[in-house]
Amino acid sequence: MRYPWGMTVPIEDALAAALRERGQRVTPQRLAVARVMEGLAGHATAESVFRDVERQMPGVSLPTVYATLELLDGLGLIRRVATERGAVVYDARTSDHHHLACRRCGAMVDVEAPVEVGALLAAARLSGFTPDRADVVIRGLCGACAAAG
Amino acid sequence: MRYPWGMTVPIEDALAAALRERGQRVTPQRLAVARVMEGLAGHATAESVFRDVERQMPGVSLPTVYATLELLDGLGLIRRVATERGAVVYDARTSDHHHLACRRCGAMVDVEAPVEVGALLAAARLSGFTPDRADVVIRGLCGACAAAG
DNA sequence: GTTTTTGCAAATGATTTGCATGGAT
DNA sequence: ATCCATGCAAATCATTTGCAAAAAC
Repeated sequence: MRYPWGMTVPIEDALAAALRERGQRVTPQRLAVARVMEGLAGHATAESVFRDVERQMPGVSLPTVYATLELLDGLGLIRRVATERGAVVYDARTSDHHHLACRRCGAMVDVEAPVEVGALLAAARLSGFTPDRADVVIRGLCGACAAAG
Repeated sequence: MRYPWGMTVPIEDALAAALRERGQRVTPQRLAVARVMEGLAGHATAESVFRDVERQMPGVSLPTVYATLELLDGLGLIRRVATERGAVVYDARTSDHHHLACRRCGAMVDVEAPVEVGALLAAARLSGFTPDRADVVIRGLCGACAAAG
């Protein structure tokens, strides 16, 4: 969560606040998942988040990690993104950015650049759709795969 | 495949030509999948394509349908698209269009509208990526779900 | 006739569920 | 004390694989 003057509130705090507000429990597992997501560079699969959380907290279960990731996504604190092949990754950044997906190795990388989707949003509204946000995925070959193949 | 004067070559023919060129077999199963994809309005899951093909050709197997859909996607004759949840659908249209994805019911609809991704493509190239195409997914609520909830 | 494809059945891999126990409020 | 969340094991779902039989070339 980004404040007007640029300060950042840890996801953990935002999560704890949201949970209390909804009458749900603030558990160490949930905080650990939030902490891991916050320290993330780029994207992670549920599995890799699980492994990271396990390191801080041996015994966590994979279902709990899945449930928490879904919770965080629902709260808008992280972003769930489906890759081209249908694999799912989680992304700690909620700011506006887009993705490059390699069609060969499946890697996914962030890009930051403006995209003009005004006409598309207008067309969406015209058809009765209420847009939330636009995600752009650029498909192609990443540098490594282009060099290799 | 669209010719300059607007005539359309059935996917089946394009598929047969491509197969012969590669020394692969032109089988009735493959043609049936191509025919079903051609007659498609919107998107279909592998399962639904399977059911449609089965109607014309009892006894086809699901693995064959999967293999053929992958083949067609590789040839650029159809498009494989991952929905937000990670489910995969196939799209007969290869022309430039984008998608509206409902966050509530998961429905996916086509939209046709221009999108300016020049800056994004430039940023991608700058980072060593070789872009193929840009897919835009607008997330939000479809008309039906907005009315219901 | 040779090689590719098929259909079957079983394997895989990611995600979800049911349920009794443990933990947060 | 109450109810929610956890961990476990098992279920589920879509997709993939191995292999012998059948079909295209």
